[in-house]
Amino acid sequence: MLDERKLTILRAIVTDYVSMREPVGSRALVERYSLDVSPATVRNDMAVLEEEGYITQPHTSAGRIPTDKGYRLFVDRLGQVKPLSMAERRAIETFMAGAIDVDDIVRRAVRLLAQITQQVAIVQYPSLSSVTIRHVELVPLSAERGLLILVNSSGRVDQRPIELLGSSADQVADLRDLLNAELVGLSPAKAVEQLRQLLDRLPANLQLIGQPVIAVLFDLVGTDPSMQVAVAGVPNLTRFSDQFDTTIRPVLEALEEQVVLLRLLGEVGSTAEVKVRIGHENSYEPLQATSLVASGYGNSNDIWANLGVVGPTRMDYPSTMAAVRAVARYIGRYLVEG
Amino acid sequence: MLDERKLTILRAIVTDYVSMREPVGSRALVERYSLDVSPATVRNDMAVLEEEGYITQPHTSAGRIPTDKGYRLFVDRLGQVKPLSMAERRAIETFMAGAIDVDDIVRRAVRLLAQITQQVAIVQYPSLSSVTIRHVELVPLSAERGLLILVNSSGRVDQRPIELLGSSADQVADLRDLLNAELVGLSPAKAVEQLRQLLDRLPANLQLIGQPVIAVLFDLVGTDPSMQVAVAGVPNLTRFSDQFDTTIRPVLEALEEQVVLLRLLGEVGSTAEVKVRIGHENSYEPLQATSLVASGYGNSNDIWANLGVVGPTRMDYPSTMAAVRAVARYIGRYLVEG
DNA sequence: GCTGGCACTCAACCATTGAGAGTGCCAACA
DNA sequence: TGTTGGCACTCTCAATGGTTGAGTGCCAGC
Repeated sequence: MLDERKLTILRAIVTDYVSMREPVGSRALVERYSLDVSPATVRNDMAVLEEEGYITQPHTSAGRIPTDKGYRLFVDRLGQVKPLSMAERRAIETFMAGAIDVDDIVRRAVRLLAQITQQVAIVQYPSLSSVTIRHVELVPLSAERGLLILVNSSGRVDQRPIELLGSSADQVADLRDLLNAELVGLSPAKAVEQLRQLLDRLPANLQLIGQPVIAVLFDLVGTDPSMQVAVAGVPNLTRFSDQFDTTIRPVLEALEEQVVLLRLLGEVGSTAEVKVRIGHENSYEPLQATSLVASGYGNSNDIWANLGVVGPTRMDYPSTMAAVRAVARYIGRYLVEG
Repeated sequence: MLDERKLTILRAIVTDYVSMREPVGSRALVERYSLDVSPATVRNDMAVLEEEGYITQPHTSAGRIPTDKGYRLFVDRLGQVKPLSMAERRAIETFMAGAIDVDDIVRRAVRLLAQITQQVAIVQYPSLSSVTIRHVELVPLSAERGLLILVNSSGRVDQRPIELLGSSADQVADLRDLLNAELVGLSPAKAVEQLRQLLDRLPANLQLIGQPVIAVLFDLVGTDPSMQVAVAGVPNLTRFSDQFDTTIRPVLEALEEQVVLLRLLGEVGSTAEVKVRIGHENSYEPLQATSLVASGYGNSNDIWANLGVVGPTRMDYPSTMAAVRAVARYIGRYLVEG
């Protein structure tokens, strides 16, 4: 159905439209891509491409622009992923170096990705699934209140306020030692199980303080931190479109909804490959004028979480995909190392 | 110079323009505010107000709109702060209740403020100046690496990765006990001093591990967390203006710059009173189409940090000021209590 | 000092027009 | 059969010009 030349034309239309932001006509195409055929021939091919649904005309006397289906074909078969420049690689290295902890890695990565792609970047916090508990600490703040601190093997630290109910320092220390003895080295799932059992065989002198603390711990271990995302590059939405209310507003709103972003990333990412969702392929309606380029990240076998970029369907897919892939790899490496 | 009636007219112009978003003419003014004089009289007064720089005409055949100077007069002398509705008070209480820790309080407050004012809210993280160190913990993650955890009396928890350099578990425990003995109860300033001394009298067996850990601690204690801000309500910028590029873009960009926001808040807030910066009164140029309503928050004597709202100069100052004041009070109270 | 009247200004709206871009189709050609 | 040049056609865009209406400034009279 689509011979080589038609594919070339489609590729040219996508490339040209992405860089010029204007519908592209047959004459311009022949000139800019030296196609060795006449505009009339190109027109015939374009008519076919339009009939097949790969391109469309905004209005009768305008050039063609790619449809979502056209972008899809481009991404699947026509675009080769553009490797990052040396400067970009170096920028990534220097920017990520010196990250303090997991949260810092995520924050840096999201800003970096936004900067490279000049679009809106989203990074999900790493999941705890393949992580183990490293340390539990109880810190009294006053006679009545204190802090429960949980450290896991990825270096993540969580805390929750707890009621001490007037327990002695010895009791607090005993409980801490007990919790460490029981929990350290366990995965979250195992820990939840262990905590349930522990509740039944708490030493008598630790009953009072132990029960509420275990309840808090239960909640903390059972909650997945990968239910959070970081976002950056919102100002880049300017480049998006000129129609503020119909196009940008819904995107802005979606970006403030963690739940939406999580579902989106979850649907698209989750493997270490870079994946693309174009326009209407997104199930979330307000983002159907939008494309999402996403990837899972983590060590090579075990996907920890997802990250991605949101931009107009009219985006430079090869570059964006390269950037997403690069950042996903770097963030994975940094998480393992540091 | 400005008699009672002229002030009334100015107040009416501000009120009307804020709610209607259209230049207001003499006829509309007389009708909507039953001024008991004719439009012609109002016109004379408006001519004076314009001469004095309180109002201006977008173009010859349009009504008047307030200038920054007009808003300033309105805020200083004409607008009485509108008390919050019962529903709003209750919303604040339920929304703030159940906050887990300091960070959570800040996050909730900023979303709340954005929701009430329907504008962009900014909350600075509380300063540590009146806070003391509560606990220091060292958690080994592997033979070589570990985590330094610092808990202070406000319930804030910070962590940093550290090198363990193959120290034994006993050495790590000894160092932890030493650090706790030396630092707990101290203010950040005192702690920095103490750490400097401690470096010189480290027991021989703790030299190797102690020095890098103390360096990290030094950095951690010396860094003020109030150098961070939380932002919410960015989608509300839609309401801002119809000119995206000239008006909204610079604001979006400023909102991603923590440094800018901090300086802004610092300049305006810092007392427990609600203060207003209108349009060009802002020293930061990209925000000169913008007003900032800000206040310090904390316990009554001791200001911990600032919070505020960014919106168009054409904003409902009485309501916004009331909301900022209320949230500042609640957040202060919650920080003290929990 | 206030008011009604009146001439004046200017943005906003609408319809019209011409130019230009780009197409679709067709007949001719290789 | 695929390609090409030619040509009529469509539609957007920008410019033009006339009309309307809101709102003003000024002035003479009360």
